[in-house]
Amino acid sequence: MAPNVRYSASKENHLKAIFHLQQEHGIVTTNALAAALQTRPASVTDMLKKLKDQKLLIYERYKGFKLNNEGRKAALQVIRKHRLWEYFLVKKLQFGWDEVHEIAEELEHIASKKLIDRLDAFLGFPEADPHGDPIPDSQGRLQTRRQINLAQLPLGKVAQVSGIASQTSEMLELLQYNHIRLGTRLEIKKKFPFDESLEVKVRNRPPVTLSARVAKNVLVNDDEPITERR
Amino acid sequence: MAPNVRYSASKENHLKAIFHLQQEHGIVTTNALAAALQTRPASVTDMLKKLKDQKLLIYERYKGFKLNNEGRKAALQVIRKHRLWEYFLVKKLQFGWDEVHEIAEELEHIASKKLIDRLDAFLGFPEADPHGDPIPDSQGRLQTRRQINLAQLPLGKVAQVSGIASQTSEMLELLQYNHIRLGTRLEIKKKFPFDESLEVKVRNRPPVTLSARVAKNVLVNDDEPITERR
DNA sequence: ATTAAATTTTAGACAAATCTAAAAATAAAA
DNA sequence: TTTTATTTTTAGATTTGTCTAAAATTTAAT
Ligand SMILES: [Mn+2]
Ligand SMILES: [Mn+2]
Ligand SMILES: [Mn+2]
Ligand SMILES: [Mn+2]
Repeated sequence: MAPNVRYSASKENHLKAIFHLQQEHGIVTTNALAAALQTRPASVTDMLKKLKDQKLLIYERYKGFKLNNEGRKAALQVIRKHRLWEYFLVKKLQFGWDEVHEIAEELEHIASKKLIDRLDAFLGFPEADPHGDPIPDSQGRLQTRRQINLAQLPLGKVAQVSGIASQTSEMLELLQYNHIRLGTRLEIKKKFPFDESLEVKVRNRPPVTLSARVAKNVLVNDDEPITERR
Repeated sequence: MAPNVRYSASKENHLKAIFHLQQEHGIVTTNALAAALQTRPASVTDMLKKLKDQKLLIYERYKGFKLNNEGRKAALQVIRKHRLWEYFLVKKLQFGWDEVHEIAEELEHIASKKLIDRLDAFLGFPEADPHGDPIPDSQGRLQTRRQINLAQLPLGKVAQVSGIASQTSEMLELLQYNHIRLGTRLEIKKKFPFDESLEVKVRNRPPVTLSARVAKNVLVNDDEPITERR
């Protein structure tokens, strides 16, 4: 069995952020990564060299970069840990889904593979974290699912929230305030072309208005509603 | 509310080790601490200066050192975290009591106080970790020890020998023969009502049978051991 | 009381991760 | 195609934690 390969917390944070960024754009830039990690471009460059030396990254200077297979595998393990811990915090320790991210940001760096596999079993092998993001399995396989954002949802069609793209605590707080969470069924009542804002209706609630910015970050699946586990 | 005061993992490890060492001897020496932490005396001296500057330590060079009130408080929080995580690993994730230490050594450095208090509640406010060591409460209070004899010890509970009531040489020889001495951790595997004899297990040894007569003379403290292990 | 041994501290070095300021390369505008 | 702006990298520092080797101090032995 492969022993626990260890990367520093900082390296793991970089790998994870690169993974996420390259999901959106295929290639990642120094500035984008620096912004994502709240650090400086120069620091990113420093780290890129190290990751390249460790053969986790495809990188040529001035040309952008992306993870290679090793790097992707490592990133997925970190993501797995992060999401399992988030699930644990919400489902077992009664944290709100908007307050678990910071803590998981630390817990994700605990190395033991055995620990995380046991935790997975203890939690009943959940498929998604409290924000609706899928949890990679023990081999790092990630389930993909089709999701569209709220802005793309046609008027009058009921859909169920299946994920939140930008998980800043500010964003989560706003949704919380409007009673929108994972599994919430909602419907677009009106679209305002002026600023692309939406009036959204949640069952048993007065309608609320969401900005285009927010709408783009709320992911829904209109065909197969996710089974909300509790 | 006091925000989470953060100390580096290395500082926490030092504080904890100093706490344990000064339980045994009142004052701690550089070499002893270096040995406990598997590091070098020079490194210890470096850290002592920092801990002193942060007012966690009473220290004058060449004179030994010990924690002050702040330092003791910090150490107890780390010990609390360590032991609660160990309990979690054994009771919830089915780890063996002999394989949790390393992992807890990492988990103990996760900062969030809220996390640890929630974990505590989730676990049902356990009083002792899987090795029989008492778990400090949220305010850092450690339970005071109480001594009972082996015959009174509940089945399956790990305890540490803290005294021998009748110290005849015959008695001591018998205990010696069975590898039981001060500080030995043991657990009762079975009680035979017929003659009130006990089957006792010491780590890394085959089980041994003790008569009721012997058991009554072996004193253990199931909460606060003399020589605290992590 | 000297001398020898052990302990502890200092001096100086190194690795990891970060930063600022300046230089180099690339991209965009004129 | 020059010029200008933006992005990225380098050069050089800084902080934290660690180390080795040597010096200082304390303790133990003769
Ligand atoms: Mn993290
Ligand atoms: Mn999440
Ligand atoms: Mn530790
Ligand atoms: Mn323990």
